Amino acid sequence: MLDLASYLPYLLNRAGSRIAADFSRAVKSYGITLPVWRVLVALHHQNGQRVGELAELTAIEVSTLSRVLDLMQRQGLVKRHRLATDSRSVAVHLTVAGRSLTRRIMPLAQSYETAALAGFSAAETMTLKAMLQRLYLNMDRLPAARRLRRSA
Amino acid sequence: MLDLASYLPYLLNRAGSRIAADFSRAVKSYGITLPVWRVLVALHHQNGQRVGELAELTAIEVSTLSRVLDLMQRQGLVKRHRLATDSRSVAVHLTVAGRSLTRRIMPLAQSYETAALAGFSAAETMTLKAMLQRLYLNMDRLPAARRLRRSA
DNA sequence: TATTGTTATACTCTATAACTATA
DNA sequence: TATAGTTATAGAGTATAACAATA
Repeated sequence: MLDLASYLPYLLNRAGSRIAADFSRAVKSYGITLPVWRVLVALHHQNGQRVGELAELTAIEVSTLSRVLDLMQRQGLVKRHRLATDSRSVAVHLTVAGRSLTRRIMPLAQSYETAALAGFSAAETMTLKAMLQRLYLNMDRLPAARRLRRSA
Repeated sequence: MLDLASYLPYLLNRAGSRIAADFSRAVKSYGITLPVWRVLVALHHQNGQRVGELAELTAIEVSTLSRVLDLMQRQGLVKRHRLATDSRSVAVHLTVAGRSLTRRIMPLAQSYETAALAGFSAAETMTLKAMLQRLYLNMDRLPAARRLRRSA
């Protein structure tokens, strides 16, 4: 019938929004919001990404992201440059301050991951992460799946 | 250092928000939003829950939920009654129309779960769901964990 | 014509706090 | 005094579409 206690989207949303809400409160003391943190981590992972790539990686809407980047630029965390090879595209780079802030917050982020995974063996942790990856990739097979501008 | 590709909150958010965004678009054709759907499922699971319990179960803020319920009431999906035993509390019940709509949407919801879990064995599916449950419960151990009104 | 990003709009969600009414 | 829910407000986020610049 659809049992809530074993309904995947419910379990996923509940765990995800719980971690997000708690961590969001935590990063506030660093003067940033959760979306800003997501952009910082994404850029730390790979600097100089284009806005569209960043939107994909952070799961933030492009139009929202554009204004998040405005804010981050005002805060001196990132810089934007149009690409020489295709000047429609804009590459986003961490500033020194942005990289430094990201590194300062990382231990906190790690501690949240560790707390969330309390009682998980290394093997279980790997299994869980691999499964979340598979879930995400499966979503592309959905008939209703429609990336924002690509096939709309 | 914190590798994005294996950072749990990232993987969780990415999978969760992807399913949520896709399903949100899908339920729109039934005239409802994702939060409304979450309330419907939660009430179908257990009818007559109090507003606070619903907020917990749906991961929707109490103040947001209050207005979502206003909308649902106008749409004729739910009814609210103060409890006889404690008239501070409000119990929320599905109407016949609410229950009927929920049942009509359920096959679609199931199909999303099935698509997300494509390639997962029954055992893997059970493992994943159990792990998401453990994750959620672990969050209560966080030092920063603070349920909204309880210990703030 | 299609694509990338920005901007505009209206709506929704969140966070906080004030408020009402109960307990 | 504390609790349950509603209401108010400001600040973010989302969805859509229009727009400018470029390809």
